[in-house]
Amino acid sequence: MKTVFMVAEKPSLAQSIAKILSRGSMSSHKGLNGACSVHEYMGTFAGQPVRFKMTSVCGHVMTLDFLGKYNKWDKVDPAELFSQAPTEKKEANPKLNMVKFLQVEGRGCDYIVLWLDCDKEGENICFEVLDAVLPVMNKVHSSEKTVFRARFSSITDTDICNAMACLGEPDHNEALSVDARQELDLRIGCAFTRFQTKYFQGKYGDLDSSLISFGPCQTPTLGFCVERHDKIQSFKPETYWVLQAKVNAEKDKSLLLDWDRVRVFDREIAQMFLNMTKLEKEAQVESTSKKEKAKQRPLALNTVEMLRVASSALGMGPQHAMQTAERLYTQGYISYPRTETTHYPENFDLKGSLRQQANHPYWADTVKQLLTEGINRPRKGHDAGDHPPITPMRSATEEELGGDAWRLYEYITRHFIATVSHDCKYLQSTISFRIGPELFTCSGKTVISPGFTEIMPWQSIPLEESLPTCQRGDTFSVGEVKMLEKQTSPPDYLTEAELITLMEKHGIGTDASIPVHINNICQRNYVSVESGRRLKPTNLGIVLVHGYYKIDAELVLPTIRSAVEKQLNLIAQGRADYRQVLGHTLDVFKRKFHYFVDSIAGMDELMEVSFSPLAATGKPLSRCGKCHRFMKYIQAKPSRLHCSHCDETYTLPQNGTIKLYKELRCPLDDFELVLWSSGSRGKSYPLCPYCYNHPPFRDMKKGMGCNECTHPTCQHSLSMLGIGQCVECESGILVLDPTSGPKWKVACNKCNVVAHCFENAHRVRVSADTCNACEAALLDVDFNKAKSPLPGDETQHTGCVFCDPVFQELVELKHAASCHPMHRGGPGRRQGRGRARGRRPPGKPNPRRPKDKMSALAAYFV
DNA sequence: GCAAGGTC
Repeated sequence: MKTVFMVAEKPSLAQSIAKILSRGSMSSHKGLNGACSVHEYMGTFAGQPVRFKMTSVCGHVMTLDFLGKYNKWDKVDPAELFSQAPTEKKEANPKLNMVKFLQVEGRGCDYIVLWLDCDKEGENICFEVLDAVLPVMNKVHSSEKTVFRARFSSITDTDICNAMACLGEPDHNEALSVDARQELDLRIGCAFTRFQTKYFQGKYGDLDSSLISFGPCQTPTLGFCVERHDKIQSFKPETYWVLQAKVNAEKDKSLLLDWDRVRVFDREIAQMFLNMTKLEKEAQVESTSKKEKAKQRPLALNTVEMLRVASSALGMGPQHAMQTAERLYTQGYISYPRTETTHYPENFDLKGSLRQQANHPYWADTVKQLLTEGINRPRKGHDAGDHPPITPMRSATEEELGGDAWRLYEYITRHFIATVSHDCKYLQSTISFRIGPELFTCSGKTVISPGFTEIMPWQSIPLEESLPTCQRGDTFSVGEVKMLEKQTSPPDYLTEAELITLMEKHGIGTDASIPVHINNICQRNYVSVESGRRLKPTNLGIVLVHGYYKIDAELVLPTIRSAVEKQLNLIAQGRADYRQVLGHTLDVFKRKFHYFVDSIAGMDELMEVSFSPLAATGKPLSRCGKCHRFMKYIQAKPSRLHCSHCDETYTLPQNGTIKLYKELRCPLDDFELVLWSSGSRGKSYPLCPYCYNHPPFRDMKKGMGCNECTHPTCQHSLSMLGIGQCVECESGILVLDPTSGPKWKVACNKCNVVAHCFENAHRVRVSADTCNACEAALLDVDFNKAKSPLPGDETQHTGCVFCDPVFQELVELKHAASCHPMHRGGPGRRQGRGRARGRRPPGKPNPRRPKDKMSALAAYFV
């Protein structure tokens, strides 16, 4: 029997589609990557009985990058990135092993049906899947078609079954337009980012961003924030005048009337109007009106609207809101949270979803009422063909979810109930008055039926006192008419919600990437999030955007994306050649880049005003090995040492503290050593600023401290202080931290393992002798007589930390506190130890590696 | 160390 292999864009869709097509009779199992599932069922295909195998990828299988050697920032001129630097496709997420997974599952299949999302990215992923799978599928006669594309516009039974009934072919042109987009984004983004970063970091010491990035989405996003900032800065308040009248209604209540002219900007004219009205005793009713109006129930919820409300009403940033929503989704509380669609599919079980909420402590009454009196048909929204709107999938309580998860869930659920509620109906009453020659108006709203505002109370119409009943010709006595002086006020900084709206309007980013772009400009220190989630650009952000305005405003305008996208659409439609469009667009941006480089002084003039040159930044710390003058330590990210005499900069490890190390010098280059430490509970090691940037030996890499240095005789080197192989990681060596006394530490030079040992010893040295049993270096430990824990009042002992019974009580294994437990072997990974022991990377010096006694030793350490 | 686009 033949097999039909089918692939969707994500696991959730593979499951829904398989369920529909198999009418629920499928068997499922997890794939080898743990993320994707495979759903199998029997059926017919092209008139024959077949086995169907439905699975998915997780978004893109591949990603584009430069060949490795072009990723060395100090060796490659960014201008080369426009054409010379070759690119390659790499697996987008190596951990998922997607290519291998597709090949394992697709091997020996006869047909393939591509169920990727029906947009350009989906079309591109089709070909990524084909590249992986076609080579391992069964070969058939060349005349028979084996590759099919299913096109669907919603995940409903009819749509999915229709798609299966009329399969087409994947669209190569659409896929190519995405290839072009990827290459353009990569080459342009990286070239500008590297150039800017290197140029400004080499000149200024207090830029407080380790990366000065540029991108066709993030830069216009920043542009919006700075544009608003400029408006605020250039705002000149204007004085204006308004007339305000008060008339007396029944029972010593008075009505405040608005002037029909609203305001005037000339004081004398306002005064003239005041003179014409202030002596009038009566206000005559000119007309009255009562209109029934409706405030519409909301459209079904999509991602962007959810993010807007999360930011403006819940105070949750888009990135955080998205993460919270994803967790709610994977736990089954809400439907898929990434969708552009605001229209419920025709067969969507609105009542069923509503029924789930019928006993909820917070909104049971509203829901029950809707169920008994009948729900309102939701408004017609936009169907983007991706996923249904975001809705609750089951009832949940505040205790169950807690915190932000609950607040987001509550909003989603209230929004859902609102979409099937009635519009809010209210009466808008207006009375128009004449006082002398001038017209004034008074209006008020009274609620007829609250409708959806009952479940979304923040949307409700504020209670107002009702207006008096009157008719044309009635008169009221005038209480007073006065002239008020006011000033126009500047706009406030852009709120996140407004920024999302702007991005959506200009096509910057997608529902999934908008939070990422906003997060980027925050993390790069271009904007800061102020109260009310308003985005205030920093000096750096302002200087960058003003610099682009000066040099080439197109670089920051929102049209930079849409202009390129227009070109890409030509490829997608088959009306332009992929190579030609790519070549032409790259050429345009290459020229822009060269012009930008040549004109960088224009941006630099702005930088000078806000930032200090390297030489004027930082504190003198350690001596340069070349000129023997003090170098300055620049603490701002990226932290580094700068020698203003030699005009050289030496980068240092980030995220820790740097101190001078006893004025000791590196025997190789005479630079004074500095001591890096990760905090009081963490680890520390000395490093030579020069060697750290220019590795002295072939087996060393950039970024290594003395604890990894293979110098054979230097007293700070790994060779002299190394003890033995790490108990957890594969390539690390435990090194004595000579500065750690009296709470002595031995720390791995690769991972975060730290052993605390020999507390209160006044001297600990690594002996030249090694342990007979495990080859680890012996430690020579001296205690003060009063504090010695050694048996029999001994003050000195030499032995192996792993094997010596006397040392057994004196060693304790810990993890350095400030290292990321996520990325390093934490306690949870310990079971795996012992595996691959004794293996070590070729060329790695490992002077005192214990034999394979590690399982015993590890037990000893714990 | 860079971009933007998928999604886990």
